Amino acid sequence: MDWTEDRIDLLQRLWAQGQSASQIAEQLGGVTRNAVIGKAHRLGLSARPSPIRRESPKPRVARFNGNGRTCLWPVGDPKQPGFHFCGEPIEPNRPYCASHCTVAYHRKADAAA
DNA sequence: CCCTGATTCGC
DNA sequence: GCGAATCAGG
Repeated sequence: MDWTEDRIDLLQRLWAQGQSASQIAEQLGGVTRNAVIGKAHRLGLSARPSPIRRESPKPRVARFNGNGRTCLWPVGDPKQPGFHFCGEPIEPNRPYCASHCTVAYHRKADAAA
């Protein structure tokens, strides 16, 4: 298949419409999604979704516990999107902030042993 | 395992 | 310049 102005126009049009490369390739016909992506990339398009990198620069772990300086009191439901950790400064040697330490370690004083 | 796009590589 | 191949992420 030769990339005529017509085809390039269609490619850009569909791409701009937000359709996936596979869809565009399918509608163009005779081209694979790779061809579409490759052409789109050469045209200067792409870069909509998938901000991938050729490496794994994701050493984003250990932020609240190995660190040992922020309160890791779970707030909300871990299954819920809004779930987070308290994050406030903790008491020395404790995993939680002062207030959450109180909650964490509070036993019922009257709860007989 | 499916999908997505990005980048790389050879023609 | 082209597209397959490979890589990387959801």
